[in-house]
Amino acid sequence: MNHQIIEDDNMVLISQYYPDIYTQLVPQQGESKPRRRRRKKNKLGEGSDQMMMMRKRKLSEEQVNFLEQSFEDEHKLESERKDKLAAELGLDPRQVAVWFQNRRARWKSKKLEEEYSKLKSEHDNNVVEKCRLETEVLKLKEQLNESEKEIKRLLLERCDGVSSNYTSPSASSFSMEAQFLGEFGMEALDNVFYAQENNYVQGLDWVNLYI
Amino acid sequence: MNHQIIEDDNMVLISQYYPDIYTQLVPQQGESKPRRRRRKKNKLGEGSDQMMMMRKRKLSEEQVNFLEQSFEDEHKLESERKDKLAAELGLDPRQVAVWFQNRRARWKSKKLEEEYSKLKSEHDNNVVEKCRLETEVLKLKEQLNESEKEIKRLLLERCDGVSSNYTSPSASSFSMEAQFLGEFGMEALDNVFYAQENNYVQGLDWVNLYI
DNA sequence: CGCTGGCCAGTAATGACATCA
DNA sequence: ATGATGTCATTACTGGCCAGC
Repeated sequence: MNHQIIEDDNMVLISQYYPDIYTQLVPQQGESKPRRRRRKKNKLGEGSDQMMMMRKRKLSEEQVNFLEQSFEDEHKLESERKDKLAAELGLDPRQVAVWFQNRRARWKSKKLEEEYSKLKSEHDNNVVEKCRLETEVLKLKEQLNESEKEIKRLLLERCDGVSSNYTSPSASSFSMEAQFLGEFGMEALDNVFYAQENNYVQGLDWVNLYI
Repeated sequence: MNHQIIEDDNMVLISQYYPDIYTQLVPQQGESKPRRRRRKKNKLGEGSDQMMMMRKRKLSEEQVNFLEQSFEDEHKLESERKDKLAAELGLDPRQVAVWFQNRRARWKSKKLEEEYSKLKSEHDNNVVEKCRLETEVLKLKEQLNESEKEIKRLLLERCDGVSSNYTSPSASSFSMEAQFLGEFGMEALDNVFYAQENNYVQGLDWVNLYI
């Protein structure tokens, strides 16, 4: 209202005095199957458009739909397609080009946003999963500890005859590792805690070592 | 070198007839903690807006630096600050406002990008970690299996031979571990014993060797 | 109530630079 | 070496929403 002396929708842009008229006079279109880009020389014929300097801001919905559809087909815009579109929509080819550029930019940032939320949920799942695995590892280690203790006990029992002087390991529940070390040596521990080094140990020989 | 035909920097700004003298005479910094937004009433001087479009595009580096610095102080822009900046830089207050809006937008998307790559690396680490944990779990299960096998073997051996009637060694056990077992109950044990079912069978037969 | 002015998201357009034909 | 085009970053503007007077 106040600073909108500009009646926008019907407003004409005066910004183009320099309609690039200085451009080539040599049309000459090449048929050479150029993989990409290039060729586009002439620039005069479009006077028929509404004088480049008078462009509306905001394209009509129809125009946008059309462009959008065209964009889905192919994000890149070759000269021919551009000119065709421009003609069909009654736009300056430059506008079409600009539209595509902006559209690509928009597309990129939208993409990023999507990627982000995708990654985000994936990440969240992983965190949960990781947590689960961690507790599982803990649990397994604990169980393994128990088992080893048991084995040790049985072995002792066997060697000493019967369980005469059995000293409850309860006192040393936390120093198990130390006991282990004494009995099984370092590698056992390594196996337990750094299991990833050689997955699938095929623990057969492992067993035999300790009997 | 070649495409610098545009002298751009010498383009005149017509926007500054009105040095915004109309600015507030009642600065009145509110103590009232107005959550947001200020008042701003008069609006007269700006009438000359229509030639807007002839503004120089691109602010000078100095102007940008100044604005940038101001932006770091505070992303929001109150009228007073806006007018002050505009005056100092010889810009239309509107331009300052626009600049800040655009700057905020840029900041946001940059932020998003940062967040993304942060999340990304975090995620990647997690994947590796998860993988490591998975193999560790496998390995632990295997080891546990071995241990249990060994225990069975020893128990059998003992029964067949000396056969002391020692029962359930785990009963005697220690505070921590007992609690642990109790907590997870039988299923924990099940997991251990039948671990192979779910993952990587690999070597079912050797089980039989020992029983 | 309505008007005003700020915020934001979306767009159009421009300028600068890189490339390729 | 020149021009058409692409990308990036920027400037500007529109329109919708909302808060405070």
